[in-house]
Amino acid sequence: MENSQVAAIFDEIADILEIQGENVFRIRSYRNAARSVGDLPERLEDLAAAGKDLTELPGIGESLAEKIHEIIAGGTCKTLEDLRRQLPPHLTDLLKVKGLGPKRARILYEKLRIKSLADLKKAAAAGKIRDIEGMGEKTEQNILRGLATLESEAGRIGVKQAAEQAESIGRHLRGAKGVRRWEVTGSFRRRRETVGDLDVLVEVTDREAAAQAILAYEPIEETIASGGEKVSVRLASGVQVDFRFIEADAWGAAMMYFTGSKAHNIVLRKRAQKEGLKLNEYGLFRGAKRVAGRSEKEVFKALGLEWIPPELREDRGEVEAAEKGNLPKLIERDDLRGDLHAHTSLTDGAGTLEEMVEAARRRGYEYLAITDHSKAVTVAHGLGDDALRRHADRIREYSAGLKKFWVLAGVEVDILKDGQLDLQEKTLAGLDWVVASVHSAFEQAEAKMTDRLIAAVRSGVVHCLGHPFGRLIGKRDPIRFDADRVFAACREAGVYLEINAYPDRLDLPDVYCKRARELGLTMAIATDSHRTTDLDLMEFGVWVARRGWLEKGDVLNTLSAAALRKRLSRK
DNA sequence: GCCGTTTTCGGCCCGACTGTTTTCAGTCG
Repeated sequence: MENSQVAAIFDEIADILEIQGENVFRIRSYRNAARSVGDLPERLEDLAAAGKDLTELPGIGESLAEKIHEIIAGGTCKTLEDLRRQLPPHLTDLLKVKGLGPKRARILYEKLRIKSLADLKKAAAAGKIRDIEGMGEKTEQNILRGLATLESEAGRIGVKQAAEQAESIGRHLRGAKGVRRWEVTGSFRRRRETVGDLDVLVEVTDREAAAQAILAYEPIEETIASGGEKVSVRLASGVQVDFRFIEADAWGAAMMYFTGSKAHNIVLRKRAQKEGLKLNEYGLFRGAKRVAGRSEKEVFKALGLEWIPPELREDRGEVEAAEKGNLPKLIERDDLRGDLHAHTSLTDGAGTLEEMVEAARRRGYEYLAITDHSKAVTVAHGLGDDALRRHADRIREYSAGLKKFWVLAGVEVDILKDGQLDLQEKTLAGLDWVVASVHSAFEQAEAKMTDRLIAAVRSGVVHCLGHPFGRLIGKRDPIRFDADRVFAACREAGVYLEINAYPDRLDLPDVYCKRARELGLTMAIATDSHRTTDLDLMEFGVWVARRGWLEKGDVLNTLSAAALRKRLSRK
């Protein structure tokens, strides 16, 4: 039983309670619990087995702790089963349609017997929804649009696409008439691994001109809303962008409000409330008087807090840390001195050894690890022992001829089903940098997978665990293992954990970075480059590391080449 | 259903926009 499954159960309970019009605070409790559980790096099942008191988790009280135990034991809980019997099984799907909430879902069920997305589509297409009191033709159209969006899965986009989109919008706004400054906020500013939409704050000198300039942005396909405060559009790519007009006096408060996260904002507002203040997107107020708002720093300070980097604003302890002055000094892109995972055209890369190294040097690095695949990855033309030894010799020879640059002769060796490595120990022992990764049998049971990873970690020849969870965001689920046990084994064996910067992977995920740091591990941020341009993906790995509270000292490849050489030779 | 320097009861974050209404409910972030 995964934490995400427990979270899904709590969310489903909340969905049903909402449709039933239950107490909003009870519903909120289930939502909070779902989030709390979903963010947890330790597995609930393990905590329960160890006899830990689950009510110590945020948002979990007696009742929910009991339900967690029930879910772990039986895969479900009575509350959910009872609720499910009271409504058609797929009615909660209706809530996924943008613009459709619990109240209308209930009305649609009661008046039109709509029980599923399919029913909804049929009714909307037949023009039946407009006849319901409180709804009209536009509501019907919105529902049809919402259904189309849902079907096209134009939901969340990856961090790379979001970054490109943000960049393009920035180019458009630069020098636009009526626009003084702008900033992309929302989950993109927090560097979340996927982004639902883009929130752009715009300070204007001329609102009318600014709105006109915005609407002239070429990729806009549809204008969703256009009021005095904001312009909402959908781009041809399916991405929704909200432009919000902000006054200079409220800029900082608006930045905080729209950057979120929602949970983080709630913590701040509660804190303000306790001080007799009110915090909203216009500022921090005592009565009608604005006491702060121009800059984020000013607002945080008025709340008795250090400025909190956006990446940390997830209600994961950052407000408490800011209060005590304990915030981490987060790692930055420029702290990195080299890349520790790259392939060449000898296996499945597109660049030669020389091209990859040259590209790394151009990026100001001091070293690059060449880590081609081992033979088990046949589709990548993985190397056997002899071929790898020859490759390593060639890399070393090439490296020796370079001034002020070190090419580490490495490998990305496969961790086979049973935890054995795909190459001989003596081959691996002779390399500078050994990344061990899982590329097969992703579906293994948790206990087996845990043993498999620990065996690799304890092999004595592995430096780093590559893309530890093996996930492909939106395509392949993470493998299941007991992270705390594997991390403990890594710590014991002096094995590093990779933060794979490839946008589809971003693996280690943020909450596990944070957990690994707490357990005293060191991470290596690496791009898994398959072509020279992939080296630029490093930025995305840094974003994950920052979301995981990592400092410069928590990341191996912030070391200089000389220091890295020394560190690795100590193994 | 959770939670506590207003602590075991009585609170629980805040505002904008849309579409449908003649003053507001529903939804979203």
